[in-house]
Formats: sequence, C-alpha cells, structure tokens
Amino acid sequence: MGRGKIEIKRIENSSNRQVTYSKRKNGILKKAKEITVLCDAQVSLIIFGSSGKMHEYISPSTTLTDVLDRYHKASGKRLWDAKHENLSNEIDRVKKENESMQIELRHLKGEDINSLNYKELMALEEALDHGLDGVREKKAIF
Amino acid sequence: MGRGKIEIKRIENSSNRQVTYSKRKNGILKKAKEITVLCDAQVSLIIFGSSGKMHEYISPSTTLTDVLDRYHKASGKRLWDAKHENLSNEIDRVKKENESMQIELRHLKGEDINSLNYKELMALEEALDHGLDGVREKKAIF
DNA sequence: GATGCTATGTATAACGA
DNA sequence: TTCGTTATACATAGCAT
Repeated sequence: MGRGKIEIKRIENSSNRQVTYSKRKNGILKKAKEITVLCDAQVSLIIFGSSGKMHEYISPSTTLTDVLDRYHKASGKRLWDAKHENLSNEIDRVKKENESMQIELRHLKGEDINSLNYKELMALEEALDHGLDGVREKKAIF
Repeated sequence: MGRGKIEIKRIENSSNRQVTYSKRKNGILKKAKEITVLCDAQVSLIIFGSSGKMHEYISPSTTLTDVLDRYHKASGKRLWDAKHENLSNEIDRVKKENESMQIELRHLKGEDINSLNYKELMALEEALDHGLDGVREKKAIF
C-alpha cells in the first residue's frame, strides 16, 4: 500500500519499522473508531509497539472491564483464574530459582558443604579458584 | 471507500450495518495481524458486533493475560482485584532478590567485575579466599 | 441474509525536505 | 531523526446474484 507493494514480514530497518508502526497504529485506531460508530460495535484495542509504548482504544459506550467480562462469558476462558494461576506458578518458579541460587551462593562461601561429595568439592574449588583469578587480575590494574 | 463516500455515523439500515460490520471486522483483524508482523507489535483486539458475536485477535507471541498485565503496568488502571495485586508485588519482590543474587553469583565467579571499585574487589577476594579455605579443609578429610 | 464483484475512497510506502 | 507529499496498493460501499 503506497509507492510499492510490501510483503508482510518483519521490517528489518528499524527506523522504517518505527515509521510504519506509527502510521499503521493510527490507521487501526481510526478503523476501530469507525466500526464502533458505523456498526454499533464494541471494540477493545490495545497495542504495544516494540519500543514498549502503549496505545489503546475502547469504545466510548463501554469499559475495558466490561469488555473483558463479556470476553469471559463469550469465550469461556477464565481470565482471572488463569491469571491467578499463572502468577502463582511464576512465584513458585522464581522462588525455586532463588533457592538454588542461595544454595550455590552458600557453597561458594564455604557454607553447608558437608553434604557435598569429593567430586562436587573439586568443582567448587575450581570455580572459586577461577573467580579468584579474575578478581586478582582486576585488582592488579588498580 | 467504495462506490461512494460515507459519513461516519451509525448505519441505520440494519442489514447494511451487518454487512459492513462483517467486512470491516475482517479488515481490522487483517490490519492487526499485519502490524504485528511488520512492526513487532503486540496487539490485543476484541470486537463485539451488535448481534453480540465476539471476534478477537491476540498477537501470537503473547496472550491476553500478558497484554492485560502490561496494560495494567502502563496505564496504572487496576483491572485485577487486590489479591492479584499482592501476587504481582510478591513476584516483583522475589525477582529483585533473584537479580541481586545473580549479580553476587557472577561476581563470585569473576564475571562482570569491571564496575567494582578496589574496596569491593578486596571484599570479594576475601570472601573467595574464605570459601576456598572451607572447601580445602573439607576436602582434606576425604 | 450471504457472497462476489468492481468503481471508488482510503491508507500508506517511499521519498523529499 | 520527524515531518509533509504523492503515487500506489488496498479496503470497501453499493450492487448484482
């Protein structure tokens, strides 16, 4: 559309991508408004550009919460429950990561190493030696 | 657009309205897909026609839940109840903990230490030395 | 009503400043 | 970069099935 036909694939040139995004974003928002007025539709449109900036359009006769409620009823997808579950899973996941990092940290500090076997101790020693090398090398520059 | 220009106001003839809705709905969905691919955007589009039928498009790289989460962060508008908010805060808290542990771990492995000053390097060296002592002591028992 | 077909109005890709 | 401008490609209003 425009001076040349383009194929629908990611625009590699980032400044072109930005310009195209801005123009098309305005285009979609306009279309959303038009269908709302012309056809009595209710539209919820949320766009995030790659820069992270958000744009939205919600039909004036409604609210996002309303739309989501209707979405919930129409699709049967339990957004809230799913959201809740996702958050819980995410917390579990991050906490587990946390825990294993804590253990690793303690080991590196020479704590709680009674349960380690000889091979693990060797690996730990090597890691510490290596870290020490890096630090001393850096220190030497000062 | 088409055989004659139209003004943007409710189409009174209900069958025309229905036809226009169907055509424009497809148009917007197409545009939404296009901007997603062309510009790396993330789009959530939900449309209800006056008949009550729903249509949606969510960028393949994401989920409605994700988009709503980002919407929440970007707009500050509260879509969730307090419980979800608490969970979100918990995640943020744990993730921050996570991050600082990751940094500490990297430092102990001699990585990313360019930003450290001399005093911090000294402390790091001491910690590594101490850790090494512990490990060697333990190793000696084997 | 739904679908397919154009003539026409719009959106926009490539430029230019 | 970020604006306009314009030549084109695209979307679609009005018809015809």
